[in-house]
Amino acid sequence: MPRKRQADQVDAAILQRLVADPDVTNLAIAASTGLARNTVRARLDRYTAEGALRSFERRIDPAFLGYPLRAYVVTRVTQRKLDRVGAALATVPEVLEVHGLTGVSDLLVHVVARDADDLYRITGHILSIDGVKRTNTGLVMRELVGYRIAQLIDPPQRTAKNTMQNSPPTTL
Amino acid sequence: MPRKRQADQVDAAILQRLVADPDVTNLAIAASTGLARNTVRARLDRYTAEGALRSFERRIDPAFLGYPLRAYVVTRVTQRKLDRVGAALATVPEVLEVHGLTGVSDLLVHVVARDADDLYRITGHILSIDGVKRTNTGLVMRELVGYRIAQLIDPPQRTAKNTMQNSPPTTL
DNA sequence: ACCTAAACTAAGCAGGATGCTCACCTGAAC
DNA sequence: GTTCAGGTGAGCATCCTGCTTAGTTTAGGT
Repeated sequence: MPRKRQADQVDAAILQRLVADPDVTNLAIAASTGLARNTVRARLDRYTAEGALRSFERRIDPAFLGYPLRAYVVTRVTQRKLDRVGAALATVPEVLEVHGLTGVSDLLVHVVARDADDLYRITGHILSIDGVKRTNTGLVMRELVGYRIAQLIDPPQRTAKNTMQNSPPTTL
Repeated sequence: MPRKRQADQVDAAILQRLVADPDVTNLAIAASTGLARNTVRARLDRYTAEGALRSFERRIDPAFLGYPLRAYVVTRVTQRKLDRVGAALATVPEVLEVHGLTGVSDLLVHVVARDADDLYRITGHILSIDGVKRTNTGLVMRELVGYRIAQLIDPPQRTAKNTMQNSPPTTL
C-alpha cells in the first residue's frame, strides 16, 4: 500500500484558504495560491480520496440537534471483551466516538445528551454493558480552547503570482 | 438574545443530504427535499449564522498535517489558576482542544503529536505549566467507534414532491 | 377572528464556476 | 533515456450562484 502522503506547502495554502472560507470556489483558491485551476481541483479530489478530509458530520454542532451536553466517559473494560463492548457502544446513538487508550483496557467514550437526566440514563446504560467494569464520567463544563487545527498548517511559501485561467480581473 | 434554535425536520433533511455528499449543490438539496432553492439557501446561511455548522478545521485530518498521534491528557490544575493554565495551553500548537470537566479542577486536553518523542515533549511541557498539578496521558491506540453524528439527525418526514425551480429534469 | 412578522415560494437574470477533456511541459525515478 | 506522476493552459457546454422582487403561507400574539 502507498505510504500516507503528507501535506506539502501547496496543500497548506489550499487548506488555509478553505479554513478561512469554507465556501470559497476552486477558482478563488487557484487565484490566491497562484496554482492552476486544474491543480487545485486535483488536490481537492485527492484529499477526499486519501481521507485527508474527514466527514462533514464533524461540522455539525450536536447542540443544534438537541444535544447540548457533552461528556467524556472513561470506561474500564474487561480486556477480552473489548471488541464486544465497542460493538455495544456503537449501538448507542448518543455515543459519538470511542477510543481505545493506552492502559490495556481503558476506553474514552465521547457522548452527548439532551439534559442531565438523559446523561444519567446514558452513562447508566454504558455501565450496564457486559464487560464494562467501571466508568468515570466527566461532563464538559467549559470550553477553554475550542477545537482548532489551523496553527498546525504550515504557512505557504509560494508567492501568489496570480496566473489565472478563465478568470476575470478578480480583486484579491 | 434569541434562544437557540433547534433543528427541525427540514434541517434534518438538509443536513442528511450534506452528510451523504458534502459537495452537493443547493439546487440538488432543494430537489431532493422538495424545498424551494431560496429556502435551502436561507437555511444554509442560517446554519453558519447560528453556529450550527462548526469550523471547517474539524474536517482536516491531523495525520495529513504530519501529526498521526492523538492523546488525551487529563490535567489536574490548581483551581484558582484555571484560566491562566487555559491560556498557557492555548499557546501550545499541538493542543487542539481543552475542556473543563466537572470535578473542580480537571482539564481534558486533546493533543496531537508527530511521534512518541514529540508527545513526550508536549506532555512534559504541559506538566511544566504553572498551576498544573498532575497529568495523566492516554494515548489513542485504536478508534473503536469513529466520529459520527448522523444517527442523531431526525429522519425527514417530508415527501420529496420535487417541485423545482430553474432546474432541468434531474434524475433522482 | 385579526394582524403582523417570519418563513417559504416562484421567477428572472447576469456572471461565472464547474466538470471534463485534450495537449503539452516539467522534474524525478528507474 | 524512458517513463510516469503532477502541473499547466485552453476550451466548452452546462448549470449553479447570488441577488432581487413579489406574492403566499404559517405561526404567534392580542
